[in-house]
Amino acid sequence: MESSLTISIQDYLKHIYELTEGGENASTNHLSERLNVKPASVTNMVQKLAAAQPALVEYQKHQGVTLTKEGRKAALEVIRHHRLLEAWLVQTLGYSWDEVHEEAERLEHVISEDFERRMAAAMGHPLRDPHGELIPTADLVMPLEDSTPLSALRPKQKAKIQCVKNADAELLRHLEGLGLLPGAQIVIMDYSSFDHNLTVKSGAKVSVLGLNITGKIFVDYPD
Amino acid sequence: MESSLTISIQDYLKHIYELTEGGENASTNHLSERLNVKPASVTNMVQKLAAAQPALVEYQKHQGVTLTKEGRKAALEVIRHHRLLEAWLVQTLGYSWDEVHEEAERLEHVISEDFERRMAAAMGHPLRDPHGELIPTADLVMPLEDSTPLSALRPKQKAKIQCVKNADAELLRHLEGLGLLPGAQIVIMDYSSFDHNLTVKSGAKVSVLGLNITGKIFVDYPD
DNA sequence: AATACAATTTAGATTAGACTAAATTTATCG
DNA sequence: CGATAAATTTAGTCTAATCTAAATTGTATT
Repeated sequence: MESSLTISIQDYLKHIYELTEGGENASTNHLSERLNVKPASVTNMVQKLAAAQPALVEYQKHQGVTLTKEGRKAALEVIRHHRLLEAWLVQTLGYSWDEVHEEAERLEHVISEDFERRMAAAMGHPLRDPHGELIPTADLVMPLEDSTPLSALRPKQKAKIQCVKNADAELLRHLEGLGLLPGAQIVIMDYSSFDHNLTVKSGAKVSVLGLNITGKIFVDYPD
Repeated sequence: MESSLTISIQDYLKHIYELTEGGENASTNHLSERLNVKPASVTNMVQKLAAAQPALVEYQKHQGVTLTKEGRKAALEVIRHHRLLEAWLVQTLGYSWDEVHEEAERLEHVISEDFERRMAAAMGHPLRDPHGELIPTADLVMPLEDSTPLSALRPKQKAKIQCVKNADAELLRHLEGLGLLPGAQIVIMDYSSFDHNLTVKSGAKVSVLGLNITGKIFVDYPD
């Protein structure tokens, strides 16, 4: 009987986009890992996809896949759905930031454009999702990111957390416990550790030493 | 490539339930119409389903399918999802009652139990959806309907619209234009036509003669 | 009770997306 | 620069859900 094993075209596009955007190339193996499908299956699908939808993707043997401009828009559509859903689930149903991803992952493929518009309007067209990630605009353009990786900061520098990327639920819960949410003011202590001040709570300082958050936290300069 | 052609088990259960509940028997042909799949395919699926999930459905050749107690619960789960979603889309995103069905139809299969609970709580555990249909309870029991078919009313009788069943979007829009929404007070004029008073608007009277709404509008006695 | 019609099932074909194992191509490194 | 390892593709198999056409069963009618 069925059991949700099949990957949608949307998922292929989304993951191709994310890989490419993240600097990696959208190779058979990379996609295979992301999609939990064997490499041979990816090759097969990608060949069919490129044959059936040449306007969306380009494929050359041993070179991986790339998105056309239109393919990129199709991917951004899915990402817009995902991020708006995350924001909306948090705002209207009280989801916490470590719970929303999974739910949005399933919903993103089935909501209508009308649903998307209504959500966006209801929230006043938010720019970022609950993790601080930028939401592609209604005309499917990804806004420019102006935040800096945490690792670029030097001791004594102050900053404001803008975005937490690619963090699993466990890390998100941990960070939340430390008050390290988007918007939090932090100050770097030395090269291998840092400290933060919550803007809302008392001035307590908490060390976050030892967390593997390289490449995950992005900051902006403080207000 | 893909194009959403495959019917989920949930859809089978839901439609078996609805047919059985509606007095019809869940025969191959009836299911075939509802699911937009050929009768031969229904036979095939139903045989597999009964073999794979004997706890949910019973099947006998030429006799159609019936749900077990557990199967009925599984169907009510889907219906609960659907009706809560309809209520919620109307309340939080301003959908109108003729638009929600289609959206809920897709969402009902992908939301989590957690999502269901949060929606129900956020709305204060509503008893009915925007069409006035009863929402199965959290423990998957369908509440008893206490409304009466419109056709049971006699001239001069007053009533309150409780529920509009099985109406397509066009009819719903028409009814809404006439103020015939759940909650509206109506008064019967003669055996073949009726008239209504809106509770909220002015006392304008509108004839609804000629509408094929037999078996669709259910009423309660007025407040 | 016989026949005709409708509903249902069977049988066999098709399609899509996954898999494994083997073959091939590309990349790396001594 | 050639050998080995890694990545990718090919070839062929499997399963699930659909379809069509043909066979069967059940029902209604006279």
